[in-house]
Amino acid sequence: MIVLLKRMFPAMRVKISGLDPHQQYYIAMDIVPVDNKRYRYVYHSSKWMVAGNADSPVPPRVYIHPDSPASGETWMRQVISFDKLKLTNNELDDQGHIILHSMHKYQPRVHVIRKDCGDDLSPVKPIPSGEGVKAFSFPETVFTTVTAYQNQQITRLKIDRNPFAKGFRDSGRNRMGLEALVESYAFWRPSLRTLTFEDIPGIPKQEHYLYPRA
Amino acid sequence: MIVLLKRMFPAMRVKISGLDPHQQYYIAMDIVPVDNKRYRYVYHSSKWMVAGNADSPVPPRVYIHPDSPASGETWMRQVISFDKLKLTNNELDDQGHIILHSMHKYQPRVHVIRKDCGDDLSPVKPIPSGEGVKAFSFPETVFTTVTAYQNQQITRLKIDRNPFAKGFRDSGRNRMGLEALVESYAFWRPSLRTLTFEDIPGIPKQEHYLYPRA
DNA sequence: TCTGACACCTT
DNA sequence: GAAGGTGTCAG
Repeated sequence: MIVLLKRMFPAMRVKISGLDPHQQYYIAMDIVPVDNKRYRYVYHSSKWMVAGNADSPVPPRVYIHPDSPASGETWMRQVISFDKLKLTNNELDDQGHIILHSMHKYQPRVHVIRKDCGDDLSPVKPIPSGEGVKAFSFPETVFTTVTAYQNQQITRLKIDRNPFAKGFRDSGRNRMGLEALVESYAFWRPSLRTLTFEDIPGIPKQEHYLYPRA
Repeated sequence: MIVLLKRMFPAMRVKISGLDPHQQYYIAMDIVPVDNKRYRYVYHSSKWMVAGNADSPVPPRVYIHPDSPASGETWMRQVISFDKLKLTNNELDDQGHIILHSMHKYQPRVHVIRKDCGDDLSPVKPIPSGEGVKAFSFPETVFTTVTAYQNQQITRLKIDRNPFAKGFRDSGRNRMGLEALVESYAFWRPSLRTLTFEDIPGIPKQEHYLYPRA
């Protein structure tokens, strides 16, 4: 049986300073609920709205950065990327992957754990707390989980930026923001021409509603 | 009984020159198939793709501009708007509305018809051809028919521009193009901060796929 | 995919 | 105030 799991894209990437260069550390990530709510995406306003209370909590998991443990010097020299971290909504996952509910909001946290505090670190155990452990989180990295993208701009973003999605890219098409789209709408430029014009490349055709009789 | 039909929005608007000011003319529009294909919208690439052959043709209809007939002078003095033209997918329509298939591509055409050539013009009769009749079409006005919008940018465009959709407008939210969205994505700006930042207003949260085991 | 009741708005 | 043009959303 194939295990299908998604990485986060874009991955969280951090740079650390202030470590003791000669001390050994583990670096880990966990992902915690932002609130107690379930969300739905409201298409017409392009916004996430509360749709009820959160589903019951799932076993918390920890992603241990694969370079762990390493010296402070090593950690500080590199950009630390969490691109191998995988998400699943399978509550029965026994591979130590991070389990989340769909349609909930989450916050990733980065943990820096001095080696002596982290030697029994495990994907399925709580992260230790105490003097040798520090957690960092950035509100701008809050995200909402989905099983299908709700927002086409996000789809485009993933396609444009994720090397694994290269196959879905257009050559220069569909890269337009709203302003360019408005600009391109021929109907707004009243004119009468007897010449025929080429299609403007990359501009989605207008769509018009049809409506049957009531 | 209320008859529900959709207008095209934005409406086609044209300006005409070169008419005989003292001659009377009819102005009309029809909408013809661009090709023999049916389309589907491919979400991941934001593109329309051929999905098979066109449905069988529907009775062609003609929209006669309500100011018709009028003198060349009158027509040339105004912007001629086709905003009252209505579309339906009801093949049994007997109100003379323009009948189209959903998920097909169409091209509107403007016809300028000298009065003596157009006196038996009717929504349900073919447009006469001959020396006193001229047709104009603009490839940039090709459109695809839908019964529900496929592309969120088009929805936003209609909401932003159509006075009748004012009720769906947000005050300043959701007006971002792709560039601003990319700019806002914190994951691309590797950093480690111990401060917490406020949410950037108006920026949709990241979404991440979850994937269950197959 | 398509429909129809709906709230909200313009005309 | 009435008629009618919007996208919405649940089915």
